[in-house]
Amino acid sequence: MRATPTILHLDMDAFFASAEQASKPSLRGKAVVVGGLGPRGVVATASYEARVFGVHSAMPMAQARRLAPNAAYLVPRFGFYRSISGQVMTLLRALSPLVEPLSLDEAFVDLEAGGAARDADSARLAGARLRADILAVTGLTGSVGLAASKMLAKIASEQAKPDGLVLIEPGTERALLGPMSVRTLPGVGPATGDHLRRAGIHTVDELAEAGEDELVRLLGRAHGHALHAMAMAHDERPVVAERETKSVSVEDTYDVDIHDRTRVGLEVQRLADRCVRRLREAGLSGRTIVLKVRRYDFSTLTRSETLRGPTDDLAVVREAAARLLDSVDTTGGVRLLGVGVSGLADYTQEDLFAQAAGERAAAGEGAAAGEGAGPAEEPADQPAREEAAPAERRWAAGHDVRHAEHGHGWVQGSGIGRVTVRFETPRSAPGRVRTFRVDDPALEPAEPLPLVRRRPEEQGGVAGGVAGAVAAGEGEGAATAALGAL
DNA sequence: TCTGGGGTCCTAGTGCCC
DNA sequence: TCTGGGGCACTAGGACCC
Repeated sequence: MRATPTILHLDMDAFFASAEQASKPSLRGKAVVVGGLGPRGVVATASYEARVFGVHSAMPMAQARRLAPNAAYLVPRFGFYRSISGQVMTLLRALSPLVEPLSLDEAFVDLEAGGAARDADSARLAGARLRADILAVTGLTGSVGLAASKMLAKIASEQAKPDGLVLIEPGTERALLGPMSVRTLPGVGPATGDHLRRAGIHTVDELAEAGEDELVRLLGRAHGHALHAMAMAHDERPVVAERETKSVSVEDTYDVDIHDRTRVGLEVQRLADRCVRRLREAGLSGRTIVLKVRRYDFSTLTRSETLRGPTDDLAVVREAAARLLDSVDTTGGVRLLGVGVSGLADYTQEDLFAQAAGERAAAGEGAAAGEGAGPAEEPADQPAREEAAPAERRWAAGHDVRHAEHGHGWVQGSGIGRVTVRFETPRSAPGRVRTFRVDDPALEPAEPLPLVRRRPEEQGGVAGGVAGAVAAGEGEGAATAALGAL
């Protein structure tokens, strides 16, 4: 482990919910919950105001509604979040070439590699400046952790939340970690936590005292070894900028269990289509086809088949998925189906089998491409919501709209042939609410507006704007200027 | 109460080849 | 010819992360 706290972990605060609050003035200071709104949805992010009621990520939406009945419940807008994330990642890459994104709202940065920091003081300054830049460019807050390793930087950013910065001084790590719960360490989830608790191990100190051999005996070689090292505050994992994709998969949970075997087969074909589309968009192909089935009782099983060579051929993936389904008993009903491809390569081996299968199914592929299944990233558009009327499905809660007379707004709710819209923009005062018929011709879906006012030359696309200017080196001064005000 | 979606990594069992 | 073991690929399941 290095001797300087120059690894930075950034974690945006309640990212999806904060982005929605920034976008919708009437929600600022209010409880906001973003997640799947169907009967089997779960919470993706809750605003800090909603967390007061006990709502948290991964909680079933029905439970969240009981705890916080007056919160605003919104469908995630991944395209919008991705564009903001792009702006943030651009700021991080201006600090160092070694940026490792973990998700849309989290990343590690090796400040030393970029020459952005050499010691604790310069690291703290770089972290503070980054937080100011993020606020100036996106209007959102992020928390920063600084330490000499990835594990400790992540723990530091967790302590910094919300809207703070924590630096762990080298030499203080063991004393800091010791009294913490084992669940603090990355890789210790509910199952491992329970396992350790049954062995009388609750804190990181107790973990370290248990010794490596005992942990290996309890948890297996890799996990035991890694956990012992972390308990000793040893973490040599480097920040890795480029991560290769290992698998591509799509899955759907259905509002109501599917019992009809024919329907199950059709859904598997649709998932195979979506999976292949994603595979091709990424320029990848793969050898191993995986079918995932979650049954009515939540038991999950996977079946996989490895081909002779990698493929991105729709007919081949469809046929393999169908063969795998043949080996699964679905009596009793299924609540989730998934299709994935792993063993990825960035080329395709056109073997005879693939060609033959392709010829057999050529007609089928044409028909499938015309089905126009919704994008996988938009839960409101998933085929699972088949019973919803098409007109109402257009008006997902939280999505932006434009009305010919009233201007820009967002969908507050819809049902029984009506859609309720609140007319406001990120920089307006909280707006008025109006209700329309779902087929009102004056109402149409709209793109999200930028959260921060942009200069005229930066117009055009949320992702392009300020982030592009920052990438070109011209936005940095404007962004960091806000630092002086903090 | 009732548990999403998209990933990664690890372990254990099995079969095959040398 | 038989047997054993190491190494590897494949398969299935589980834990974890955001």
